[in-house]
Amino acid sequence: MQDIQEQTQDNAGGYDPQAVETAAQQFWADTRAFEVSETSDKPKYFCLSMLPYPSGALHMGHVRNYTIGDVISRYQRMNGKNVLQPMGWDAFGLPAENAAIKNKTAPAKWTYQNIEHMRTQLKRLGFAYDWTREFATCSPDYYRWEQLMFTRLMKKGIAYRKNAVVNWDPIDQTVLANEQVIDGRGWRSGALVEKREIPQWFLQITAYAQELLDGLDTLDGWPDAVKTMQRNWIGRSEGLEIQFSVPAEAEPLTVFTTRPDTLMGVTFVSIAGEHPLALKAAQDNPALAAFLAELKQGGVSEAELETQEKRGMATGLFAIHPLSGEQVPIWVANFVLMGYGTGAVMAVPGHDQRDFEFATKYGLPIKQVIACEGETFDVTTWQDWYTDKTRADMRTINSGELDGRNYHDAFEFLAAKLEAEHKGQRRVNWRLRDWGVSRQRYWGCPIPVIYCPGCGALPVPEDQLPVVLPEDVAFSGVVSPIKADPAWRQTTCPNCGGAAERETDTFDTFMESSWYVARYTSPGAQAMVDDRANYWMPADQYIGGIEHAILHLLYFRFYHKLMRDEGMVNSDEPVKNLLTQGMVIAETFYREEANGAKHWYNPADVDVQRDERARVTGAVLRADGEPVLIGGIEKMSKSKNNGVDPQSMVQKFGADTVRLFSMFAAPPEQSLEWNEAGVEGMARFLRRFWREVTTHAAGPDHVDVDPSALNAGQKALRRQVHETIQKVSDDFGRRHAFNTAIAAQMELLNALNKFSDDSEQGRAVRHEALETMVLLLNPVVPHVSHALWQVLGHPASVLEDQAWPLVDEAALVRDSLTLAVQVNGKLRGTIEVAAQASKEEAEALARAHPQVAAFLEGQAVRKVIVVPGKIVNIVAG
RNA sequence: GCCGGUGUGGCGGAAUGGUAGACGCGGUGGACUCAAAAUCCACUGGCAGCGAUGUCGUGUAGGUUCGAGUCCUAUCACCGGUACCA
Repeated sequence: MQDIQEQTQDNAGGYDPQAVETAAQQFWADTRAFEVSETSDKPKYFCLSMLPYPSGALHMGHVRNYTIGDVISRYQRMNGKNVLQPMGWDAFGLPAENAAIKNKTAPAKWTYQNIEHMRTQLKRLGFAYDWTREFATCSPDYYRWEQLMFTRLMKKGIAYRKNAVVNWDPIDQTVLANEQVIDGRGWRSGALVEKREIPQWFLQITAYAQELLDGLDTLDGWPDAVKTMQRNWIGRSEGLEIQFSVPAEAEPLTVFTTRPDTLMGVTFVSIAGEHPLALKAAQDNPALAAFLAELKQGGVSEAELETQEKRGMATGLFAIHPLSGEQVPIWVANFVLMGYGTGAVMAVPGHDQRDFEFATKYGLPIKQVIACEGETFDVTTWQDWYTDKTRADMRTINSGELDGRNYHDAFEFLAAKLEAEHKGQRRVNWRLRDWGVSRQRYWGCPIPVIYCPGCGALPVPEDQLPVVLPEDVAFSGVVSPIKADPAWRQTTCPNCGGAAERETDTFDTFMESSWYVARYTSPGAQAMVDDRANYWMPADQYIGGIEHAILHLLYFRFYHKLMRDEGMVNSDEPVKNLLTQGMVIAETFYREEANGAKHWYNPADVDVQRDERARVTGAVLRADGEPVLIGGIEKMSKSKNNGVDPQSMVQKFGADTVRLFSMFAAPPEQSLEWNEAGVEGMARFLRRFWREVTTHAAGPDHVDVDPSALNAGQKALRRQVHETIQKVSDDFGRRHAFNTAIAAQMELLNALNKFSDDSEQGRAVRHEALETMVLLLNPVVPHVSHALWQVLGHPASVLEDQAWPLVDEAALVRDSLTLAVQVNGKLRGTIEVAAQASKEEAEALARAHPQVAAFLEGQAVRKVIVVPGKIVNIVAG
């Protein structure tokens, strides 16, 4: 065993990742290489990765996220920037409470232990963080500023209190997160979940809806997919609010519609189960009361509400149509939500698919009020054109004085008419709802509010902040310790001095992750941020998972605007460029147990078997040699036991190899499949690279490259070196295509391997190539680069302070080019042409190509397309 | 349900309207070795052919173009989000 290991190391040419990495990390720590200040004369670059939730141990998703950030940071520093790359902990959250119940540990203790462990793991991966700026969001020094901000928002009216619906578990007597509702039941109790209204705090994000929407147009460095999702989420729609009077009711029933052109097609009105009219009607209608009670069953998530069967019941009430004066029935419908618009919609079954299905199911009338030429309306079958307002030939019909208009004219006509008659008004409606920030949980930032029986809800005065969450608590059940502790609740009213109670809800953890970026810029500030924020903000690059495309990234943008309006920052957006990384996935393996349950085996414990054509035929468990079943490739998770532990990979291969694989195996936006054989390939590459450099360095001294003295082979290698610089610079800096950047460097190493020229200029070209490779590879594999830079004769230094290599344009020049020749778009051969050859010369050479000539035999050439440097396409026939 | 994304060899992927499969993995054959590991060399999309080469081929069905993996229309499958998981 010992012998084999020694031999292996000899063959590796002395590359010992553990020793190399320990030495490099020690050097960086000793020289405080990544601590930055605001006094640099270089341009600043702020590279931000989404901070981790301290769940217990680093997972591959973290490794991937933070390697991308580290590559960008080190690359930018080599390009002369003053780079800030910070790290912290998103430390509040539900999993700590679950772990507390399971392990009988206080959430705080569990969280701090996890942070300690995960920090060690991050350091072992060699990320270039300024650790002096680290913080955990559960620290009172952090959340006190969030509490202060909230009290100011209360005074501004941006923070306000109203009732909202939550999932209620009637057995555990607790509020459930949507995640805790499985098939309509509480995950612990198994009880049928109910909807319940409770008072909660909100931030008025809708006041910023227009700005959040318009701001997207300024975010050129954000992916279109994210901007589109945010646009749709904000959901601006222009329409009319229309009043339907209801006999015997003082208040009219108000509906919002984007299709006033179909107003004459209204045959009923649908309202939400929680609508005041529905509640009133149910008072003397037991059947309706029972139906409303039924609607209260189930959870509140949109996916659940939108996929349930559409059901309704007549209220017995009628509304007066504002144009025709006819009575239309009012129905309760389970797809109308009190939280959206006014909780009531006018139903146009002829021109709205959901209303059409509802009307068909309950036998309500369907009326055609728009028509398109050549189309026939049929009340028994839905057709997509019924709802199409964009067709040029679309006109209103059966609508009295509205007849003969297109969508736009009908909209304008009705808006003017209803406004004049005080029956309606123009209105912009948003899909976006205000941000509910109250959580009925313990492990979060206490909401700094005091309730006084006489004075009402008051913000905690600034000099009494922070409201500290007690950490040394017993947490064994589902009830929050601060809700269970009357002493903690008890306080005095800041207004009248009488007895009062504290709010015991805590903030949504998205609150902490909405401003952490700003806190990194101002460590130690005795305020949320100080002047340093405007030096660093907005961040130049943000990297994190696509799953945060809407919620986190929208709150993050919103909170930045709140801080701006408090005079804390002077930018409008927190981040200029966004990179959304894909998931890390892996193969799953299992065996069926006697009772039908699946037992999942970790990929690290399984060997895959293949046939002679390399196709997978099966897999066996290494421990017993018996077969296991292959369960498909899935996101790494505990439940499928397919998570690969980064720490064990680092111990086995070294951090550089793990970093290299996670950057090489897939482009950053796509999902990445972990594959240990692939990791071994990366280790192989680094060993070959190490050997190439050390072997070269052991040879005689090199002279400088003399471009005029190079032979063809030397020129070709040098051209490839400079083409690689060009490609890697573009791939790192602009495209973020790290996988192809690494592939180009593998190609260069393959070329170097074949380049056996030991002449003076041959060695000079090789030396240039190897120095270039050390610099180009440094952002991805900084430890091995740190060591090899010294092997190449340089003093120990922070490699990031070396300038990024420049392309020598003269080295890129080619004498001849290869063109593809097509006949009718199909490849028939290639030709070599002089670099400056004319189109005519290229065409002549192409026609002379024997294979091409054979295909042209007996055919008339109709057209020839020559794309310089690329192809010649001869169209014949 | 709605919004967004993805689909290419045995596998991960490359190709920014111009030679489909770079690079890596896996596989086959060979060198070195007492042997194994490591390393090195050659080959490796399917079909036909000794071969030159031909032909098919980027989820499916159409379309635009001299030319489509790439653009357009429709459709299927999978993934992410869906406001209390983070």
